[in-house]
Amino acid sequence: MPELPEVETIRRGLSQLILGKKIAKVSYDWPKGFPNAEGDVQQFLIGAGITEVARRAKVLLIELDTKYSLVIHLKMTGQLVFVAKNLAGGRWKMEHGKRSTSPTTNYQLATTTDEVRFGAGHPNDSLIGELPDKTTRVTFEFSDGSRMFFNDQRKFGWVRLIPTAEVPNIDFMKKVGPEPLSDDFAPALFRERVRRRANSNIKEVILDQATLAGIGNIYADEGLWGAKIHPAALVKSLNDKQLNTLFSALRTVLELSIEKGGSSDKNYVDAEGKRGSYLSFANVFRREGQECPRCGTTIIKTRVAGRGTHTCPKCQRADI
DNA sequence: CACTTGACCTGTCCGC
DNA sequence: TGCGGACAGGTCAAGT
Repeated sequence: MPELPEVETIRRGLSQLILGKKIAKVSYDWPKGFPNAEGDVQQFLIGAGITEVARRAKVLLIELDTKYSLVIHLKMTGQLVFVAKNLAGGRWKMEHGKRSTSPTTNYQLATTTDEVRFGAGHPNDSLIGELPDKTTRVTFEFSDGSRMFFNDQRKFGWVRLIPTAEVPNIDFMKKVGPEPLSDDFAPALFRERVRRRANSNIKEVILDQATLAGIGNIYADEGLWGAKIHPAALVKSLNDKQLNTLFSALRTVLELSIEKGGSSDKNYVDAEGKRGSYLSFANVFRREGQECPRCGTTIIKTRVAGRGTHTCPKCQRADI
């Protein structure tokens, strides 16, 4: 799913697209993922203005001028896609490589390039999409007619409307660790937090949002490869230098991925429906059978911490 | 406690 | 072409 770089990419996109807009209408029929009381929706969401789009870990925070916040977790397959304008017709249509100006266009994306398409695996895996689709769980309509769709194939995600002052008190926020890209997150603090779990393997520990925020399966594998550490290595077997290198490697891959607009494997698209290109730059993730860019050894895929795990068997020694 | 496993969902892919 | 099982970017809850 969206990990930190994907959520950050969406946050940046939405900041450009929905700031200052006013929510006019919300449609949903998804008690589990959008369990907000009808009364709260009417009172604090309908008519509310968007004042800020923030992020903490993999969670998006859309701040409202009613002192409420939309707290959104996309989990594995969630998407938050903004559609600028509702034109005539019933579909929006993209021509490969050029902006669609067809009068039959219905929903026109704010930016259109040949990358404007849903990812492979999305129900609308083609250059022609239609929103809402069968994965659309919540539709937000703004007062200017633009819309924002919360799509989620697997329904693991959720959207909650809660008082802004209470956001820090929800379970997720209470447990989540420091932001890896924050200036005051020093390597020493990273080492201290990781070492709390001396007997666990390192991949599991960095995937744990309580250790640090925002790392998921892609960037765990990429960071461990960068630091030449085997994912199954026990924390207690790693020295300070290795952990410092890992912290630095994680930061590097997160920053690179944000620059590339995140990783689109199957479902992820940004706020404008565009794929991210990080996976073209990935060193090991989803590259089993290919050569390690560092040493040429064939990359393998195994299971560590219950997750598909990609490693270079030579660079990341398994003698642990 | 800390660690592991299953559950939550829908869809795709792969082998028989 | 059908069917069963494994697997998918995340987190919890319930096991041991």
